Amino acid sequence: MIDQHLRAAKLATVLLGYRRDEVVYERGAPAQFIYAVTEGTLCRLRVLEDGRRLILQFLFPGDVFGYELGRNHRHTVQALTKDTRVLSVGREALLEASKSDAQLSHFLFTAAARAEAVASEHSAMLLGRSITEQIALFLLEMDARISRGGEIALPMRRRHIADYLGRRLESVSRTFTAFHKAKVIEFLGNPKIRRQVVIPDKRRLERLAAPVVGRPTE
Amino acid sequence: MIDQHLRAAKLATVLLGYRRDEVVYERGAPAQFIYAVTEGTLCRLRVLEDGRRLILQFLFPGDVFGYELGRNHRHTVQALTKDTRVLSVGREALLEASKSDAQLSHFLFTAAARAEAVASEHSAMLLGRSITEQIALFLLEMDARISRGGEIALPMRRRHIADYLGRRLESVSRTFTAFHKAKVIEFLGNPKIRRQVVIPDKRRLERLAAPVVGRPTE
DNA sequence: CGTGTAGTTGATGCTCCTCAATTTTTGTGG
DNA sequence: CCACAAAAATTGAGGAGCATCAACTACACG
Repeated sequence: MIDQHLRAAKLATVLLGYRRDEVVYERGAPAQFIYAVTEGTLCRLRVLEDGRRLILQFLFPGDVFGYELGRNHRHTVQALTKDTRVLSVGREALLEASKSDAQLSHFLFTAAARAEAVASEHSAMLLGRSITEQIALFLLEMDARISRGGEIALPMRRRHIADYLGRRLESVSRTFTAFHKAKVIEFLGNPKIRRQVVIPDKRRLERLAAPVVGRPTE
Repeated sequence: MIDQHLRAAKLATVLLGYRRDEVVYERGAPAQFIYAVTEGTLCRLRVLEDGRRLILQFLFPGDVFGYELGRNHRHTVQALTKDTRVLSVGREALLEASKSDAQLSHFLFTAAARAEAVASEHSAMLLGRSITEQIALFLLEMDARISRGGEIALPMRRRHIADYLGRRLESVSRTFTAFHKAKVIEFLGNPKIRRQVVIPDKRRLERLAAPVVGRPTE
């Protein structure tokens, strides 16, 4: 996808590899490259002074990240999985090329517009939601993005889910347990390994995600 | 800003006016135009089945909205102020022109990238924040965006602030009262009119926004 | 096989929501 | 400009939901 555009624009790319928890760049670092995920999962995050971590986005293959309006990166990006691969291209060269290459520029616009839509969806799963709704929405999002044959292999830990939803990890864990007991989700393989999820009845999860609090009298 | 680009691309624009609470477009409507605010304030929102409103963004002069990746608008946009003015341009024509006009395309990329940054900031003020932190962050954002001579004339009602922060309006009201009692904010003119805000000591508000929960022993 | 990390479960308390009443402000027509 | 009604904002009491602190279990990795 992106590499076609880059090749067409004769831009040099470098393929980078990261291990689990390895940092691609830190918040505040000069924005020298723009990246596209080719394999694995990463997250875009901010760390507050008191140690809290806010995860703003999970990045999956195809996602573009690292373009900034200013000189520096606004967030830290970190790999979640062992074998994460990322394609990088010089930011200055790319933005310069895009000024005369409408195709490329249009591609960048599309990537940014998609990133905006993703961020808006994230806000929508945070605004005024109970943790039950949040986890339901989260599972539906993961189902849409990374499920294969009805199975979701979650690449992130409970901790990351908590930081993504603005909750404590204990609360996330409790909600997973509650969903499992209510048979809203099932765990694959060893039932103690709870990173492989199946959703037997998506309708039910959707109802948990957007509860129509009985309005028969309204 | 935007009108220069539009004129350069020889695109026809229409200036529209809206009254308070008037809707520019509804979620689901075909995305026919792209808009830029020239005067007043609007908000981008979603309404859930159970009546909850989520406000995803406040739109001030200079902000661009209405571009979509799909065929339809994802959110409703509504005016907050009496005399709101908005510049509109045909979406198809604009996107078509941008495919061969790198300048225009680059402008669109910039607008989308800025929208993404705004949305990320919004997420960051939602993730794991207490209502005290949220209101402090909200006031700082409004100070940065619409203050004149140190005075902030809030164009939105408590209800909108609540929907923007995912809180109940009673909680928002209580926090404003608490800030006022603690002299973190002051109300201008008739002290009963609480839509004109002054921040006497910004440092103090910033500390409320990102509390460094004493780490002297860490 | 032992150690560190991830995840689960339990008890308790605080924040913020909920429901309700009251006050204040805004908008309208005389 | 004033009187009135409707809308917006404030305040209070009580309770639910989730955070917090803590203990424990299971798994991953050398």
